[in-house]
Formats: sequence, C-alpha cells, structure tokens
Amino acid sequence: MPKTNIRTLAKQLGLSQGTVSKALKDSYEISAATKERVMALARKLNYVPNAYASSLRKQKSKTIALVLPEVADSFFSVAINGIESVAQKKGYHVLIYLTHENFAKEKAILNELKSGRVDGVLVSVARETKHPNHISALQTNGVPVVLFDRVLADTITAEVCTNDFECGYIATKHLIERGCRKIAYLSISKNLSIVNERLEGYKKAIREYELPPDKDLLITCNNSEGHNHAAIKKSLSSKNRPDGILASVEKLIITTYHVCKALHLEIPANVKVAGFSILPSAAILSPPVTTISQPAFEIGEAAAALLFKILEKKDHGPENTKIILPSALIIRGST
Amino acid sequence: MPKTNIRTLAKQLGLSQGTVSKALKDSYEISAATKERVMALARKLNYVPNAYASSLRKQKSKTIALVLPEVADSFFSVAINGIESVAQKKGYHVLIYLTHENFAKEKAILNELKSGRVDGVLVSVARETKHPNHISALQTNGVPVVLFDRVLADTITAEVCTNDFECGYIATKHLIERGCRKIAYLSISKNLSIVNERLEGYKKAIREYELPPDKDLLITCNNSEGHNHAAIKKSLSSKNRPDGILASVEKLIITTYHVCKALHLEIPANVKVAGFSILPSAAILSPPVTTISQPAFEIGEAAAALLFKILEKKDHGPENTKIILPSALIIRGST
DNA sequence: TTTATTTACGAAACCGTTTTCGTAATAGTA
DNA sequence: TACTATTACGAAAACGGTTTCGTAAATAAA
Repeated sequence: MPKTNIRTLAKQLGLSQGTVSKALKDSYEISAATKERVMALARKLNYVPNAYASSLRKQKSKTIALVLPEVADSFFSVAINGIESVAQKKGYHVLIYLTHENFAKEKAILNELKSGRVDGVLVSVARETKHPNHISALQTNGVPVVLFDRVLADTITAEVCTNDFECGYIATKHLIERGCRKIAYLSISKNLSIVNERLEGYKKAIREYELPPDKDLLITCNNSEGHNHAAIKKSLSSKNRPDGILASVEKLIITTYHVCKALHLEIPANVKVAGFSILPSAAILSPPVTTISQPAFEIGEAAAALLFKILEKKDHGPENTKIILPSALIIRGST
Repeated sequence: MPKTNIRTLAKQLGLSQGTVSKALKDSYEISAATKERVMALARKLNYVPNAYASSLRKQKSKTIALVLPEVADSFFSVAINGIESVAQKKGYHVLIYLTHENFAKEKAILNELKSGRVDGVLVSVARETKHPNHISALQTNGVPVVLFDRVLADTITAEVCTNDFECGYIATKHLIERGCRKIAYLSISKNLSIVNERLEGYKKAIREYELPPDKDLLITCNNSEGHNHAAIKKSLSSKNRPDGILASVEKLIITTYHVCKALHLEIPANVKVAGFSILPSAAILSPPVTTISQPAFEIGEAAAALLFKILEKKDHGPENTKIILPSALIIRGST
C-alpha cells in the first residue's frame, strides 16, 4: 500500500530526490557510500520506479508495438517468439494488437500509437490494406515502422519478408514436374503482397511450362471457413477439376485436406497438394504434406533487430532496408 | 515534427491548457462553442494525447499484461485472440511477455510489473513455477492477477481453467474401454497444475478399472524435443511397451506420432493415442487423433473478462472467483 | 435592487521521474 | 597562501496531461 517512490526514499535517507535518482542510476556524481545507502533502502522497500513517469520525462517508452492480423496462423505464433526474444534481450516491452484483417482497425491502432506509447512499431498488414498512408502518417510522427512478412508494394519502409515470388515459382514447378497440368492457386486476398508475389511465381511457372492459364484455377478465399470449404469443394467437384493445388496459406491446406476427404479424392493420386506453412504436424498428416516453409522465428527476429537498429540509429538510413530470408520447399507425400 | 500537445492547442486558441483538457473530455464545465473550437483544432492538427502523461496523472494505465510460457502451443495462440478481443472492446492495451517456462524470468517480469505500467495481469504459469509468492507480491502491490489454464494449487487468486481432472479421467477411461491395458501418460512437468490434474484423472480411471499401476508408464517430458522423442521411443520399444498413450499437451502428440512412424507401430492397431490439443489439423492426421479439446478462445475471453470485472470492482470479491470451462473429448481414428 | 446561483474559464498543483545548473566543501596546484 | 579543480549533493525546472479550487460574469431568485 505505501507505494514507495523516489520521494519516500529521499525523505527516509535525508537526501534530495535528484540525488536518489542519480544514485539509483549509478551516476558518477554520487559517492559510493551514498549509492550503497540508496540501493540498500531501495532493495529493502522493493522500490520499482514508475515506468510512465520515467518515459514521460525521457520521451522514451522502451516499448514497441506489434500489429498483426491474427494469431491464428502458426506463422505469427512463431514470429511472436522471435520478436519477443529480441525485445526481451534489449529490455523492451511489447504491446500486441490484432487487426482481425480489418483495415479500419489497423488504421485506428496505428493512429493511437502516435501517443508516445511506443518507440517503434512492427506491422504485418491486414488483408484489406491497400495503401500505406496510415503507416507513413505514423512515421511522420517520428515513430519508426518495420513491416514484416505481409509488406506493402512501393513503400519506403523497412521490411523483412521471405522470397515469396521465387517460392511460388518453385512450388508450382515442383507440382508440374510431378505431372500436374491443372494447378489451382488458393489465394486469400486480391491485394496482399505475399499472396500476389506467390501468385506471380505461380504464373511464371505456368508460362514457362506452357500450360494453359485458366482463371477458374485462381480461387479467392477469405476469412470464412465455410466459404473456403465451399469454394474448394466446388472446384474439386467440377468435371474439369484441378490435379494440383497450391495453397497460399496454412489454413487452406487443412481445408483442402478436409475437402479431399469429403470428396474421396486421394492425395496425391487424384490431386497433389502443396502449401505455404510451418505446421509442425505437416509431416504426420495423411499423407504428409509438401510445404514451403518460412523461417518464421528468424523473420520475427530480423524484423525486431532491424527496428532496434533504426531506434539506435547505428547505421545510416536503415529506414529503407529490405531484408529477404529464404523459405524452403519440403517435399513430402502429398505431391 | 511540431508535436502538438495540449499547450500548443491552448496557445493557438487563446485558452488555458486546463480548459482545453476539459473541452477534449467533453466536460460539463465548458461551453458548447468552446468545445467545438477545441475539437476542430485538435482534429485539424491531428492531436493525439500523450498516453503516459495521462496515465501518470490518473494513475491508470489502460493496459494489462499477458504473461505466457510460450506461443508455441496452439492453445495459447487461440487464447491470445480471446484475450485481445475483450481488451480491445474495453479500450485496453495488451503487453505480452514470454517466460520460456523459466521461473526466474517469470518472477522478474512480474516484479517489473509493479512499476505502474499495467492495471492488471493475466498469467499462465511456467512449467518450473511451484509457489505463488511472486504473484501475491504483485497483488500486494495493488495489481490484480488472474491465472488462466495453468493455475497454481491453493492460491487465493482468481482463476479460469478447464476441467482437467475430469478430462484426464474420461480420456483414460476411453482408452481402457477401447482395450488398452498399459496406458502411458506423457507429462511435461512434475508440478504443473493442469498436468497433475490430468494425471490424477488418469490414475482414478486406472484404479477404477483395476489396472496395475506402473511407474514406467509415467513419462516425464520437457522442453527438449530430442529428449521427448528419445523417452517416448524408449518406452514404445520396450518389450513391455504400452498399448495406449495419453499425451498431456499438444506437441507430445506430434512427437508420439513421429516415434510410432519411426518404429513402424500402427495407430490404433498397435498403440492407441489420445491427447490434450486443439490442433486444427487433428482430424486430418494419419490417423486422425482423438483429442481432449479445450475451449481456448473462451478461456482467454473469460480470463480477460474476469480481470476487467476485478478492475471495475463491480462484484464483491471477484478476486477469488474460480471459473471452469469444460473441454470435450473428440473421438477419432487413433483410438 | 440585492443576493444567490450557475456558467465558463484560468491558475496552479500534481503525478514520479530525469536532468540541468548552481554551489558548498574538499582536494590539488602554483 | 591563493587559486583552480574536483567531488557530492540540492534546488528546481522540465515531461504533458488532469484536477482542484477560485472567481468574474451572467443569470436567476427574492
């Protein structure tokens, strides 16, 4: 109850609060003896300095924000660990915000972050987000931003992502080489960078192997499991059904498996399946699924590290750094 | 750059900062005309009040902390969504901390949270945590705590968890009724409440069916995937190998599947497997795995809601409320 | 008309730190 | 001895809101 603050300590020690503050920070201005006395009492009373008073005065919050669509995907789960590990090492706190794929919410959150609450922000944009105005607005306010995984095209922001284009290409090529001729691409957004990059890679492979491009093979899914299931089922039930499927995100792999099960389609005999995912259970699915596996932890780590680099202004102009960490194609029984 | 604060507004409007502050908060003391002028300029300059100045004065942070072992498990991923959804509705911010199952880290984090940074804390304790001293210390400091999922025995803290004892019992009973006589229980800690509750349920079923208790069937795993794999493999390779396995956490199911695959043990013919998990891919594993599925989102929601109830002191004495949300046994091909 | 009340605002304290600046006392130098 | 430098600390001003209290002016009541 007797919330001990710096004044309490000062009074009990017969010192001024300034002196106590300096002693606690091990300032050269204070004698060793006094420091000892101050430290001892602080320990005894379990003194914990008020974080906000300190932040207010120093204009530094020692806090970063993490703005995510959701924690549904195991990608983000793992990325959080990477980010948190770096932040903890640096003695920073992490605020987490979920946009639920909603642009208005994302905008509102970023606007709120102009309040001095955080020193920097990590963002993986919502599916709905098309332009970076709200992000630049935050930067203009003096809050550095690093985008990770889901970045935006043509921004002058620091970014960490993976080689989505290349992986879309490699995965599609793999499916083609395994005999697929009609490969469906399961998207989750028309304007999400990673999904489009992967799609462009897909298209490149299709072109390269001179397969007929088919708009019906581009299936746009969304956040509704019901809709996705229906859309995939419709495609796989058609007489001209695909013989290969490339899922742009993890949960669409699972939906695809469920649909195949329902339709009694054999994987990989009737249809081959690959997808972007880091599911730990990928290898024990029935059958084990071929994945393009992103270095989620490392992406999180790199994004956080880059943000701290900007905060510490070590390098010149790291505000526009783009880091690309490669993913790996892991071939399993489904293709 | 020209960081607009309340003084900037006041100066431009020819008002005192107190008046501006009150106008922005729609105080009855201020005339409608003045409020309009203030609001208009605030909008124009995109004024965002400094969060920490406000928190410092009001002694309210509008922030809660979420202290977790890790975000590896899909349980916590989903729980975060539940917690965040409630916090967002209440206009609260969420700080996330990972203990990495380390007690010392958990203690340090909770100690730091005495700094006034948060109004309340949600904790799911680390595997190593045995006693609640660090938690009561925080409470004594005036910071309410709600434990969720991984709670501590004999605490006077508010808690939200699931019916672990009952589920351990039901799952074990299910395995017995499917013909198992030697059921191994895969633990991850000697002192974690949920793991022990589940174990007690397991023991009750074993007793009830008069199966011979066998210490070799209690396998203690840890955070090392290698160790766990080896331990399970050793057990399943022994001549007296178990014919049923109950995994206390999600990742041990996956490890078990991998071991069975490596040993060419058929599930469920040679060994039946069940586990506590909300893996979305549970139904499409090979074979689909029987799970005890926790209401993770709801537990998160309930925990956050309970914390806010305490913060708002609506009820009398919600500080000791215990909420139990039931899990469900979902029987699939593995048993 | 006088008094009481309400309205609308300003002055200033306050939240708990940090930091600048000033200054006694002591130590060192010429 | 006189002067400079250093040491060790205190006073007070920040940081940017919020809140209490006081008060002039306008309005209402007597």
